[in-house]
Amino acid sequence: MGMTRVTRRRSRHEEEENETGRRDMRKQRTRRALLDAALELMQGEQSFNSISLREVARNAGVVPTAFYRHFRDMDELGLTLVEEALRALRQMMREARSAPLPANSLINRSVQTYIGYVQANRDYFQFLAKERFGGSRALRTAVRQGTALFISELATDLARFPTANRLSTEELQMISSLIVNIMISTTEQLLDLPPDNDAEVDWLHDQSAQQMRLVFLGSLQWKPKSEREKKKALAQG
Amino acid sequence: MGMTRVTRRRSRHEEEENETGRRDMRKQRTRRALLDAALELMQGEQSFNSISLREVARNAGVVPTAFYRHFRDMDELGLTLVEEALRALRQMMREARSAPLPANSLINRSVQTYIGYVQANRDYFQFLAKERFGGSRALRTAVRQGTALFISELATDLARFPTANRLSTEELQMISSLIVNIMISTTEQLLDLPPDNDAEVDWLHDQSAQQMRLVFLGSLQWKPKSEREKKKALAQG
DNA sequence: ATTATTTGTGAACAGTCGTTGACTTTATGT
DNA sequence: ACATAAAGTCAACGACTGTTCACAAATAAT
Repeated sequence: MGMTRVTRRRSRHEEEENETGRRDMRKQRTRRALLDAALELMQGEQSFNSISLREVARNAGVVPTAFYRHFRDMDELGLTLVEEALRALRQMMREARSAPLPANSLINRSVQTYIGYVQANRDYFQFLAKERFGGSRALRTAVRQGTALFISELATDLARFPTANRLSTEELQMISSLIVNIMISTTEQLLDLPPDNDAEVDWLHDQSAQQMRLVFLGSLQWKPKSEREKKKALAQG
Repeated sequence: MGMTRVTRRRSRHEEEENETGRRDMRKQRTRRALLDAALELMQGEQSFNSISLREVARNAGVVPTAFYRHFRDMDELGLTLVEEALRALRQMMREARSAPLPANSLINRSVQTYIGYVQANRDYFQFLAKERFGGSRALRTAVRQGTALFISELATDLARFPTANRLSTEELQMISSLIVNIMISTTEQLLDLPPDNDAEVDWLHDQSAQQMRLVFLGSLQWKPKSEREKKKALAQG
């Protein structure tokens, strides 16, 4: 049966504490090297499906055939990268959520945090941005599912605001996807900037913060579907 | 000097009216075939810089070397495609603008028109969407300049509304880019749908129309920078 | 200590790629 | 009618690609 063998490590005695499987260590090391190599190659003009398996192996300091010890093919490596990137993003969200809400300048703080995070993980976001439309169907749907989940989480966060009580789930989703749109657009513009162009980065910050404020104002004025129907029923009755 | 030769067509007599240069005709025909071949190849999984010159030539029913009679390299062909796509889009805008404004259901009509247009020019938009981030620097900036111009035109259109008088040019640009964001996102979701999935297309229509309405509501409530400063000055004085 | 398993190497394959140069064919300019 | 220039064909090159197989080295299991 093709199952993974159950390795009963550290058998005889429970001594030899720090024996961290020198085999696995080495494996994880070159695996990471391959992933990083792919990310690095995509920082320039290349997109994921225009870089070659051999290129990745070469860039990782390994012979092409060694690649197959870690990934079935390039697509599998790509999926791994998507997974890593989205997991990191979700973690950032979780941390940001647990922070106390300054309520007033909440938007500014959030935008600030997010921009900083994107700049700190430029390569991952570069990859996500490119594969959001460029890549194979598998990668594309993986990215989309990730952002969809992102939108949903944002929606449940927004639902915690007292003002949001009037709004239905669908309306909250609609607003969340609008906000995520702003974030995506900001990200793309940010990635097209030299990383140290502070003036432009600040402008980008203001722009997206303003846009979010505008969305906020709009949702305060929004006439929920339920109310509209109530009104209509009233007019008819 | 490597200049293009000035061809003095139809020299001797001004007769021979319909002599539409059988040479040029043929040339334009295969040129178009090459462009269409590239577009068609990109309908699937491939992105522009993952399709080969030979593939394009083959798909156009022509030998690889014939390619060079029309384009210096693939990048030049790509730039031509961007140009064509943006020109078509701008023309649509011009037509939409000349139409009378129903004022009330303006947003619904506009979204409807745009979605129809995207579906009618699926291949061009597929290309634009992919190259917006995937492609070479040259293509990318070409696409971005196009959308920037698009935003500006939309801003001047919005400025014609009576409500827009309170807003500065920068604020109008900010709002316009927000709207264009919605359109871009809608486009991308639309392209990821089978072209005949009417139910999903309708949902997409509603979603983006709602988002635009929300932006509209928001901009009505927007406190322009000028007013905010006035208020502040008042408080201080 | 001796097996077995795993990680990485090396050579080789059949294809595809972009680009070259010398050619045929065909319409144009005089 | 004849020379010219243009559009497309053909063969060939050196380079790079993904994948294969057999093999070396290192580690784990017994």
